[in-house]
Amino acid sequence: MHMKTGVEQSVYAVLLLNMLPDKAVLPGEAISQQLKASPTYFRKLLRKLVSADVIASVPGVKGGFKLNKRPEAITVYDIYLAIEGRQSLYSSSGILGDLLELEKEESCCLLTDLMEEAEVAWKSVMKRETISSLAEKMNEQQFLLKTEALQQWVQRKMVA
Amino acid sequence: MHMKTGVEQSVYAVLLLNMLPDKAVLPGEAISQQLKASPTYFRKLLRKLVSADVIASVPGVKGGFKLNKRPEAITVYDIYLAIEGRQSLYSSSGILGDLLELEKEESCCLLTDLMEEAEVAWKSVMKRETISSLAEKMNEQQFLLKTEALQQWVQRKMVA
DNA sequence: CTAAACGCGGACAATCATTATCCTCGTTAT
DNA sequence: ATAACGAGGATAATGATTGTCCGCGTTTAG
Ligand code: SF4
Ligand code: SF4
Repeated sequence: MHMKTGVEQSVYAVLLLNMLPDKAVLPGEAISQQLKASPTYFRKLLRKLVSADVIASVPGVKGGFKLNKRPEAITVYDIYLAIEGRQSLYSSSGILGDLLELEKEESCCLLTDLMEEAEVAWKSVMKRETISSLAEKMNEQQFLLKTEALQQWVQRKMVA
Repeated sequence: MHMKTGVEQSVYAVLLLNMLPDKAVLPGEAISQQLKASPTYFRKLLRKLVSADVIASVPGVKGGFKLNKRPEAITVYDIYLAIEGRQSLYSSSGILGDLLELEKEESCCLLTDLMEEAEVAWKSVMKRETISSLAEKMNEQQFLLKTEALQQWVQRKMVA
């Protein structure tokens, strides 16, 4: 049981997009290069973020990706959800219903309820942190210098 | 990202063992039959539970498995931990350290801290429910009849 | 003491999810 | 028109999970 690495990559990709000035976009290949990810697979991740309305894409020459919401409105959970989808961590395989030979499945949930509650607790923590709060942390003392270098890289690679 | 089905199976296996009288044991094959799981693989799960000291095994003819703790002392989390192991849901692949070209990895954690907190929240819910609280729920009105049938099955299959 | 019933452990093989590549298409700036 | 980009699907490579097999040690029964 492990979270896809795509979630982490996506978070950092969105953080990069957050450094763009208004109206500018960053080509997908530049992003995957910077993240050292495989370009072809990374496009799939970006498209998932697009479907989830976290980011927007513009096609054509000088196309690329940009945020689709204010950074305060994008939580880590939004990104997780876009990449991992809605299926929950746990899902009953109906063993108990089997054990007890129940006809209808309703109201026989010893574990499902508990696991669902656990999952809600887990997700609620991920909902607390937003792209803008993460960006702030990147601007703290110890990272400031490197973060500025990153921003300059974004300036160079962006278009439009 | 999905939890192993072995966790669910193990929980129900432990619930079965909880129905045993003191000193009695249940052979592994009986358990896997009842759970409709593959016997050979299921033994692996049982052995994980043994290593985690959740259950105990006795070898030899008339051998089998039984609880190793009082049912109030076994949480769903204990079983989860036995099966899934200690590795966390999320683990950084060091992308940010890479992005920012940091030399040492310490104190550069934007996501790790958050994810760890989320995981703690998740696990703490699983720690609330114990085998004995689950067993109580099985004895509630709507399941009572079937649960008694299960107990009789346990009586028949147990040894020693 | 021998054999049979059981758990133990490791070396595989099969299955399934995730990651990665490729190729064709639609869109837009030049 | 063409070149640079994203969209989407088919399909491989990889890796984790699940499942099987076989030989071993231990204990009870005969
Ligand atoms: S108790 Fe809930 S989780 Fe377990 S089998 Fe029944 S419906 Fe599924
Ligand atoms: S910020 Fe934390 S999680 Fe991200 S790369 Fe650095 S150490 Fe790893």
